[in-house]
Amino acid sequence: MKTKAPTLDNMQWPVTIGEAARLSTVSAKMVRHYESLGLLSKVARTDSGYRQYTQADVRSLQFIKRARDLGFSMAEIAELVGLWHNRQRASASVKRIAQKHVDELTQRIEAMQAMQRTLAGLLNHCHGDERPDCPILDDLAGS
Amino acid sequence: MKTKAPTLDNMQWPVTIGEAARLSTVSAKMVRHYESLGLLSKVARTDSGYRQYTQADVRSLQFIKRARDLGFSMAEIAELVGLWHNRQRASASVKRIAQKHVDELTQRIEAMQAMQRTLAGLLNHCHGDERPDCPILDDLAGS
DNA sequence: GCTTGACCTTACCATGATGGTAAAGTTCAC
DNA sequence: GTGAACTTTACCATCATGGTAAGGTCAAGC
Repeated sequence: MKTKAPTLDNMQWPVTIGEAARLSTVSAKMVRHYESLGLLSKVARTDSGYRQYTQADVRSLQFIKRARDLGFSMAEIAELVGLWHNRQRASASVKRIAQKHVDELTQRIEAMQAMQRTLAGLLNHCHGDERPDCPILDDLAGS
Repeated sequence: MKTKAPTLDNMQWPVTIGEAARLSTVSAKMVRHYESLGLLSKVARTDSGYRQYTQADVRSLQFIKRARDLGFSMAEIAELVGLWHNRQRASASVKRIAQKHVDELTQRIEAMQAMQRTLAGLLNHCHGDERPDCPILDDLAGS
């Protein structure tokens, strides 16, 4: 019978930064960074200076991780964390941030797709052999 | 009769960095930066130290600009410039770089589209009113 | 108790492409 | 010769992340 991987519920709290990092799949480096950005309500320390993380801290880290994975900037995440902790929030505030992010994603995607279309056309006309003639370079050079 | 905007062919060469910047739509700052990256064959100077740009230099800047607009990294552009100046190049070398870039674009686009799909679903379920209940925050918090 | 290895601490530097600023020198037209 | 517009170099900042170095701490085994 193998020892099971620890889960949030069967752990001994608080935990060290390494454990918090594992549980949240955020590097310890970034855990400290997020703290310096004020995203974690003040982290406890042992007498010797080691950070001590509670279950709530790890949940915050998971929240941040999920938001990063969805492409939110740290500034946006700071806002989202604030709203998350604010029971008087209006869901409209959250939605506004998310909608703005989606709009930005749309713009970036469209810009990249435009590059891709152009490049696809050029790739299509390039022989890609040992000869020097190359429509790709011709295009970059302004034909 | 208005004075026409100067074109590459009716200019007095060499030109200063400001003029080269205008002609290439690259900022003077970036012109110096590209020089420091070794992308411009060594730039001439006046006695007082002002950089002097030839028509060929401006064409190089336009090449770099176009490549940047297509999303190539500076490292890739350095390679492309090298191939551009190498009459013995194989078009396959150029094509390989461009194809790799297109593949990277594809990956980044797909990653962003995945974020977008997730966010679109969440936005769809969020009332976006004055109430605090919010599926977006619920998702970020791991439900 | 002492050693060893795994962990933690802070402080610094690097990335990539770009922008900004500041302090100083140059050029040119009036 | 004065002033405006330009140029020079040398810094610092962005954004999220990684790396390193030099040191302190902890726990297990001997």
